[in-house]
Amino acid sequence: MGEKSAKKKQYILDKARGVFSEKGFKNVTMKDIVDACEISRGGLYLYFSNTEELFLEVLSSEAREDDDEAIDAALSGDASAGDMLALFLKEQKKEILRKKNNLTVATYEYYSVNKQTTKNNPLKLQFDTAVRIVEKLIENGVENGEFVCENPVGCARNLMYVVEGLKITSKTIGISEEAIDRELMYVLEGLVPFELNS
Amino acid sequence: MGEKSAKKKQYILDKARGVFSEKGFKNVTMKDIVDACEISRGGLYLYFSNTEELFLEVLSSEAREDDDEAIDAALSGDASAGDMLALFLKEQKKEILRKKNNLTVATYEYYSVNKQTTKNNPLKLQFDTAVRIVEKLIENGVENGEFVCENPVGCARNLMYVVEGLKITSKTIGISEEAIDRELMYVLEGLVPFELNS
Amino acid sequence: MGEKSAKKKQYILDKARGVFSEKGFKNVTMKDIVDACEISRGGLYLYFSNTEELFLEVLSSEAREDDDEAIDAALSGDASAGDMLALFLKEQKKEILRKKNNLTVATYEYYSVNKQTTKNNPLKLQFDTAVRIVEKLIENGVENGEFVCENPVGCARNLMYVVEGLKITSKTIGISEEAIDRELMYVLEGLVPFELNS
Amino acid sequence: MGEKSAKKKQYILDKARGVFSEKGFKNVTMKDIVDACEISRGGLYLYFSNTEELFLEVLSSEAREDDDEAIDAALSGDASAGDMLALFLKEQKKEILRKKNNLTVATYEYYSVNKQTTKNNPLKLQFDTAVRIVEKLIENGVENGEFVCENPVGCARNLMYVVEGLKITSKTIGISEEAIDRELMYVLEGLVPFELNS
DNA sequence: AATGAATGAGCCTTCATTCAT
DNA sequence: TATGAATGAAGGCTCATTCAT
Repeated sequence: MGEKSAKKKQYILDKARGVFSEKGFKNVTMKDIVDACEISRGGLYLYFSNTEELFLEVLSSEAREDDDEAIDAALSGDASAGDMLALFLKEQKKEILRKKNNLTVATYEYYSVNKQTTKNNPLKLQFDTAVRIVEKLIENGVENGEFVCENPVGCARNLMYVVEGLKITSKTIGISEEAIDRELMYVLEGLVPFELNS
Repeated sequence: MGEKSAKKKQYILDKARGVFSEKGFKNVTMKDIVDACEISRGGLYLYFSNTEELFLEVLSSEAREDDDEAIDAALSGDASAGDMLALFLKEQKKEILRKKNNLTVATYEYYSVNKQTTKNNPLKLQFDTAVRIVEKLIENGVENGEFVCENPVGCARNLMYVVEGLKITSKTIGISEEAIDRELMYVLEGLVPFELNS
Repeated sequence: MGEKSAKKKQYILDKARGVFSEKGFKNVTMKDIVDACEISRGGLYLYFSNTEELFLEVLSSEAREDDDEAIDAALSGDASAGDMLALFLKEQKKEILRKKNNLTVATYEYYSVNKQTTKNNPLKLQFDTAVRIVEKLIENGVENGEFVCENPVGCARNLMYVVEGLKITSKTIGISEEAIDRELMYVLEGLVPFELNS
Repeated sequence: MGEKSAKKKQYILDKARGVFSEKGFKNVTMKDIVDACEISRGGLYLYFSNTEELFLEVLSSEAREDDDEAIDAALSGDASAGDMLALFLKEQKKEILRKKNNLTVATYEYYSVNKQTTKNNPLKLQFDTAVRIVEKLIENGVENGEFVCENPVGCARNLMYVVEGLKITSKTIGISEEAIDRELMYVLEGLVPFELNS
């Protein structure tokens, strides 16, 4: 498979992401993908054998992008810890609200049916990575006096479970931007020294 | 429909709950239900026209029970606010860990594809009910000095989003009982007056 | 599956035999069967899951009939050994020449691809049964002076291999009734005492 | 088509023979051939338009070799008739038992579905050639007193039908080398003068 | 009410064949 | 000549739904 077909494979992955975003995992058929890509049935099978294979490749390309972006945005800057945490949460908010190419539902659906060993579960990796980033930011903030926190890892976990809760709520009940802000703010305020808070 | 067929309908709903619990929503076929109920294909159609109708009835019977249980357990007692909140959280934990007849995944799957108007969304009703209960309990606790909390509704919401996060995590990544305890404890500790906490 | 569906199953087997007879094994699709039976695709799958299952059932019903007929025709009579052998060969000739519902080719094709353990191979059973019948007839003939033969089992085997050769020749090259008679006669003449032969 | 492409065509035919030998006729796809030859899909079509054309060319090249070999081996020697017949039968036995590049099954399969006019049927040509060879050998043997036979052509035909029977048996039921020897011996013994036989 | 055989739409998958390079 | 990506026809199979009994 040369450069050309690598391009086409990427093209299919991009289109497929849109389809999975709209329909979840199990609702998607190879025909849906074929229609979205405007290629022939047989053509699709040259690149992917079934929706699972396709979905997992969509996910892994997605994950790569996410991790990179998140880590870059959160850690490589020279801004203050508070600013960086705010930036991180802004990214999370964007993700929670994202309509297009949002794989949250499909991912939850897939992994709830196809449980992975804890070790290999990419959802776990993503979650743990995020927790570690937040924890680090809080610790930095505590060091330079921006934050007050006795249990940074507990707080980081609390924050990320809230984010998970907001994600699934966004996809099932629906949620407003303001409500997200309010929830994230609630957690942040717990970190800010008392006098500044009032 | 006489009393006899009402009984049979309930029988089907009970069996169907087990199936949706195991397989999610979209993965369930009418044949799965028929097999679980050990009735005929045609027989099932006398009571339900398709899996969606069946699922929604399963859900609404579920919701009724849940609400009743939760409210009874949380509010009708004469225990202290702290004990009642602990009881409420114990119920939530049981729900998060429940293997049998757990409709979490099927429900998320269904409502993420079939978005409801905010008003009629039973998930929203359930969530809001829970928040109100927790809020009430916190307020009671603050009044009698058990808790310290400046923003009871914010804290209640935070708690319930964490619970949502734990639910979905339990179903996709998997989670240990200890991890659930730790998260719920983290929130509770924020409510306990400082001196008692150390 | 009640009596009614047993009838339908038999109906399908009958039609399928015709199809396998015309097209061999691998050339037959479920659609061919469906068309021949004038039933729906789904309907066929209620009875048989694939062409192999269908073919094997056709074969085993076939075999039962054959064995019974052959054994009855060859051994239960009170005619002379010569007459009975002649009868047996007439049956073989009929089989070799049969156009309709002749599974020779399909069977050869199937078993050449799906080799069976020698023990379970129905072709072997059929062949061995035939050899034993012929051997018995020859021995009877020798006893009452109709035949002369020093090696009845060798002669019986020779005869049945010739029959096999004639069967496959009939299906691939084509063969006339006279040619079959000539071959079978050639073997029979070896059994008849010299003086009668001229 | 230059010399170079003639070579490649022969290369494809050789590889294809192996494939038809393993899989029969209908089971072989153009992809099987392409893979065996390690050439491109399009490349194959430059030489052969479909599996049938390819198979027929494989067959005709096969036939040519066979005939030549057989005739050379059987008639051009200066050995005794008995030795030459033994040699011929040894060749037949080798063919019956041959695993690699054995087209028996594919050939039977092809010609049983695609009946040829008797005149052009290469199977018939092969069979008739073999009969004539055996007949000639027997006649020679009778002349010089090695054999006793009143009906050489009948005996030759009987022998070749047995060989056909052994071939198909070998491919469907399976047969041991000893069983083949026994059958061929049975026929040969009928040719040997009585006193020598005992 | 209840049964379960039957239907046919629709998705899955393979493969012969074409065609731009 | 040679390549291999692309196509679409065709067959496999499942499942919601109907209907005669």
